[in-house]
Amino acid sequence: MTGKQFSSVWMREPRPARTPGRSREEIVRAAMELLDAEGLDGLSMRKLGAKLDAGATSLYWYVANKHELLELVYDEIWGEMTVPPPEETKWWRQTARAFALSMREVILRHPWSAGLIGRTPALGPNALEVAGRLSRAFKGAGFRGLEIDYAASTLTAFVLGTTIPEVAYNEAMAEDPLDEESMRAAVERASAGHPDLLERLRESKPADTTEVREMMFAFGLAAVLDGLEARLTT
Amino acid sequence: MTGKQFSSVWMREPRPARTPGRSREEIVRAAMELLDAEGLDGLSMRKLGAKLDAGATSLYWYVANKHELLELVYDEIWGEMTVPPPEETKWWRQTARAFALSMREVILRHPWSAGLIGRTPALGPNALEVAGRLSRAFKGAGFRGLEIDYAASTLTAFVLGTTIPEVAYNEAMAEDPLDEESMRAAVERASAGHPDLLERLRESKPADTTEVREMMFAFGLAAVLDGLEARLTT
DNA sequence: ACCTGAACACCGTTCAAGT
DNA sequence: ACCTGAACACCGTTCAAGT
Repeated sequence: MTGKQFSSVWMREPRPARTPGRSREEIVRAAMELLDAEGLDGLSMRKLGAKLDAGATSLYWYVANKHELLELVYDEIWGEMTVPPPEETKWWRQTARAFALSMREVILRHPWSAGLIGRTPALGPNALEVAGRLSRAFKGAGFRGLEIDYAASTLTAFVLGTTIPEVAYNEAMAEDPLDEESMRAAVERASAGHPDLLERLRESKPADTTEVREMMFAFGLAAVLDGLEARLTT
Repeated sequence: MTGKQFSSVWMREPRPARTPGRSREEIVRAAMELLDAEGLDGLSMRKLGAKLDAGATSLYWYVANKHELLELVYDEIWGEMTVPPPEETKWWRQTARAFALSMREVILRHPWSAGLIGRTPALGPNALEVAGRLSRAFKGAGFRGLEIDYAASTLTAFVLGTTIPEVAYNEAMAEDPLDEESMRAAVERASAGHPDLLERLRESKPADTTEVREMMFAFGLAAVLDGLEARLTT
């Protein structure tokens, strides 16, 4: 809408790391700590400055703006995901599965990443490394041309689309297990006119939400992999 | 982390709509206009107040806080999605497909919804209506018990996970087609060390990104539906 | 080369006060 | 019952000035 130019940290030459003062790595590390502790809304340039014993605006020497900082921490997330190299796995499904589990695990471990992933262009070195490995895995599986990308995107889309709501649910619960009961009651009340929904609500006891989510992930993942495999033989 | 209580508009009795002054509907409508025009960041209580010729803080009489307002507009999004009733379709795949296309279309039409969907508990009447219809569709397909939910969730996860990055890409481009070329160049430069990625980059010409995305969606959707169908026969 | 503080233009939200 | 304005505690970012 606004005629803003597209820009990204990855398109600018980084400032040569002379390292007398602060460094980008140090800043990114501190930012991740803040994010893990206080979430996406808890990260402000001022707080981050304070954490580094720096003036509120010193960071602007290392980073053009907050968005760039987020691009940097975002790439760290991709760095924590594992895509086993093809030699280590027997077939592509194993690689794909391992990646999917790892991606979900990383997002759940850094819930703030759910607000970044998919919303920030993934052009950092770690993100590209993952994309490259995934690409090779699906090529090895037998996909050709653009379908290599389609297959990889389908897999990550599933993980993303499953995990974001999981994080949202966790945050809504805000670590207050007492509340689960009250929310449940509210959902049940809201579902009053929907017998199909109520029926299922009653099947899962409050305690097993974690388990239910794991089953749902396994179910969906198997479906996605089956579906991709089907595309391979036709 | 903070011991916040879970709360939602849908759990509070709405204020009786006496309608001398403003009404919730009016506010929600204005909020959506603002959102469509200026995006998620463009919506502020002050701006919305101004748009309604009201003091900046008048809205707090109708809505507990901004989050509640967002829950309200969020449910409107679900209201725009269509799930054809089973009588109208020949089999469940047709229903599922129609819903998936509709969901994607709605999100692309209201890009700001990408920042809400999956991140806000979907407990509004429209969201529940969609969930109920989807539930019936997958039940009709032959799924049983919790698998009805798993199947529906897998489908929406795919749509969500595919569409969020699409929106992100659109926003990054910010309507400036000139930039597409420059971004492409940057991506290519960044991908220098990844021959597999470069190979594919060159296959798709700048102009066809829309088309490529549509193909990718069709590909992934077919895979997901095949995968779900496979779960049905075993 | 690096860091600072003041300043600007914003936020969401509370609350006493008005009609 | 509804609306207001002032006030509070925040934001991101710019920029002239310091060392």
